Amino acid sequence: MNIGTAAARSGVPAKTIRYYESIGLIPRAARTGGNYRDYDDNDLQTLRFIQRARRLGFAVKDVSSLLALWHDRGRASGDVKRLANGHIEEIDRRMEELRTMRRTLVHLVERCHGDHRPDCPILEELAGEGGCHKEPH
Amino acid sequence: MNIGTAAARSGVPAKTIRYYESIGLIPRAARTGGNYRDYDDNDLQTLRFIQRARRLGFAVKDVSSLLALWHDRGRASGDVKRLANGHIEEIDRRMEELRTMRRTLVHLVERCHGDHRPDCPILEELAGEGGCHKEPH
DNA sequence: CTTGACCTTCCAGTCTCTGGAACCTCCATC
DNA sequence: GATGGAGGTTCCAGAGACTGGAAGGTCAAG
Repeated sequence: MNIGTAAARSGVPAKTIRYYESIGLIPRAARTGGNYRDYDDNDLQTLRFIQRARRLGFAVKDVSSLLALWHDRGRASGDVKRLANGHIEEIDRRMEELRTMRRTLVHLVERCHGDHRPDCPILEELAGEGGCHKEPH
Repeated sequence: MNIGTAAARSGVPAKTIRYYESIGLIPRAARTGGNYRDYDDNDLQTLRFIQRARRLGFAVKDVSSLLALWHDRGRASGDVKRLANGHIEEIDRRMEELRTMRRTLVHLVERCHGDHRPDCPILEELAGEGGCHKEPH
């Protein structure tokens, strides 16, 4: 099948498939007489694997490792688990950052009356003018 | 003061200050005889403002809007609040994405014994082999 | 034979910096 | 006055993960 069909069936856009090939995440595809890329069910499986891993937020580099482990019949499941656990920790770090930002923002938004008047605690806090929140504890 | 001092006092790295100037987030700095950038306390305040807004996760484009509002004495605080609320919503979207990923990952990791043996539910799920989770509900 | 959908390659842009190379300037010391 | 080193200057490239567009080739249907 050509790249468009592979894209439709895997959920990975054609442009992204070419990109994955260019960075070596997937091997160079077979070609037809007219120089069109030609994919089979095996390639499709790989694309779907990649798609699922990316949706779980794995970086492309990690997807590459996962693919290698997937193709290694003698792999240790511990290696996969370590990768996944590392990724969970990364997610936790990002969520904690977002939570901190959100807390501060919500606090500021609550104190801002948000009407036509110009005085605004949000800008004041960003400017560090008031000094009222420089030492919160 | 020169860029290094401004960087130290604002918390924005010198390279980043130059970058902000290059994209027009801050105006072109004054120059000394030797072509060094020269900053005053006003510039410093702006850099600190930017730094705080960035730490709250505002995109540079939004920081630009916030700066404009900050400098506009007749602004409506409602405009600032709208920006902040939009940003909170964006944070909520990202957190929800992360939560979803995390849920799936934790579930998979729990089912993977993670030892030297090669069978691994994480890879099976990514490959879509088992089919046991294709229709979760 | 023409049309239109699809494919090809390559270059540029997104976003927010960050590193490095090559060179210039300032200040202190000898 | 020479020298050394810590700053500064510019510009180019790379990160990550694509995405858009231009210019042109291929294929199947009408």
